[in-house]
Amino acid sequence: MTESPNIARTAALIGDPARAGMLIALMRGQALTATELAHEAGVALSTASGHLAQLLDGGLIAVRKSGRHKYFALAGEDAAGVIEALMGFAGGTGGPKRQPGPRDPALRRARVCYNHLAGEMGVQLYQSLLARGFLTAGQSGLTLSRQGRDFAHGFGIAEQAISGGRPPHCRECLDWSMRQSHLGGRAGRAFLAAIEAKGWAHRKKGSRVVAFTADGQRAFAIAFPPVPRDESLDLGRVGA
Amino acid sequence: MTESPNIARTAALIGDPARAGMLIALMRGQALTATELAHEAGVALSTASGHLAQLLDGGLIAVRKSGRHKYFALAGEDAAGVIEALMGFAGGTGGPKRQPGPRDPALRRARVCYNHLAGEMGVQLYQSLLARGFLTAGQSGLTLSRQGRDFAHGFGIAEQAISGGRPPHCRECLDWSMRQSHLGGRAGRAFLAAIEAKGWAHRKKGSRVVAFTADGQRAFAIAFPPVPRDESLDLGRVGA
DNA sequence: GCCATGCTTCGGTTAAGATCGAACTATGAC
DNA sequence: GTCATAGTTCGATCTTAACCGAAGCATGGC
Repeated sequence: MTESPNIARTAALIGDPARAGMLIALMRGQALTATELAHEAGVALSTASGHLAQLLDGGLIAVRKSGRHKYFALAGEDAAGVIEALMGFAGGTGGPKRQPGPRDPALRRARVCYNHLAGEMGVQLYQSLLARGFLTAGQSGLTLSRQGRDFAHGFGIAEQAISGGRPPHCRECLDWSMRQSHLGGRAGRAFLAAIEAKGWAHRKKGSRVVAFTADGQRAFAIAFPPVPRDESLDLGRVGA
Repeated sequence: MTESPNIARTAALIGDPARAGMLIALMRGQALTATELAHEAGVALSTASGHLAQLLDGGLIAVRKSGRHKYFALAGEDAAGVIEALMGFAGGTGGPKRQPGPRDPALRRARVCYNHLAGEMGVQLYQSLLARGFLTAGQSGLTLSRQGRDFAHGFGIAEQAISGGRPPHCRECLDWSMRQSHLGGRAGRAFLAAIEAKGWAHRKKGSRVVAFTADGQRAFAIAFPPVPRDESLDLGRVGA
């Protein structure tokens, strides 16, 4: 009892099936209206309204008014991280029959995690940047190096897209299906946006799947070459 | 509704104040008996017993029988990761008056996260290993490099302590107070154990604080030198 | 064998909150 | 202005589950 954040309150908020459904729907990254979320969660509009007020109060989601519509979205990377962590746990362990990730192969491959790229390709992007020294772990967290910024510019990312706003521009996000990190934060968002802008891939409407074209997949593999498996000694092979 | 792990169930499990209290207590890393946990959560033994059965069923904790005692502990890194993520969110955002981390400075400095070192010193250890190439992000996740293993051996860590058991020996764990990664997994546990064996620090009983001696703190700074702040360009300074 | 201790199960009480429809408010379209 | 649509608030119902004490099983000490 000496130190206890409101973890129970936040968890209880996510613990209702209707609210959990809404949050999962919001993991697609796009803002949704109250009516859409009500439908997504399978409850009446009045019920949904109450839930949304609670989520808002708990700081898990944010709202933006536009005319007579209200668009709800996840509050930020932190909130998305909690959901992703829970999905990682529930997907890997708590599921009905231990399924280590999403059943849909396309979701495993590439999906949206709040606003950045996750799944196998998300992890590959992250590791590729890290291995080439474009991304480094400094004292103040994960940052883009000098070369990393040059690379980003060459990739078609504007300076302000990665430097504006509040500090944590690079974040790691533990991947639900891969159990490894991928790049989140402002930089993660910028890379996904650039990939879409190049026409390599597009988000499928109403789903978290990021669909790559054949050309896009090829170009991605060149821009973010996979890190060779045994560049470093893999301890996993030694033990088991 | 196309894809939804049991996130609501897991969250609801953590969402009860009594169960949350138990889980937080278990973040200290040591296994506790049902009676101790009942006291920790402030409920009757019968109530606690019910809660523990639920947590067990949900896969969040594991149990080990020893005589007429039953020792409960967190189920693993995944479970601990979920709790830490929730504490990070609730501590930073949902708290009564936005306090970015634990109020106790000692907890911010160095604490136990399930079984490894967290807090400022945990992050420093992680980044120091990463900066020197002892820890690398390979295709199969975070691994100790050749040099990293040599370093670990020189630090007094036996080979089997980092190579035995199941694969994920190195894990990142997003730090509650620092919002940065620290080293978890089997390797994280081994480093904390070695630090304790060297007498640099000891865990305070009944708390998550890891208390370093003056000598220990000095030795730690030499073994894991902090990464210079501007080794890489800090984007955080540019924006704000 | 006996008793003490650690934990579980059972029954009954109580409180919290999820749910809905209906009435109400606010905004935009016409 | 009027009407339609998006969202909120209200009141009533109902399910869920947290809680406790007492009784019931185990296990270990003697």
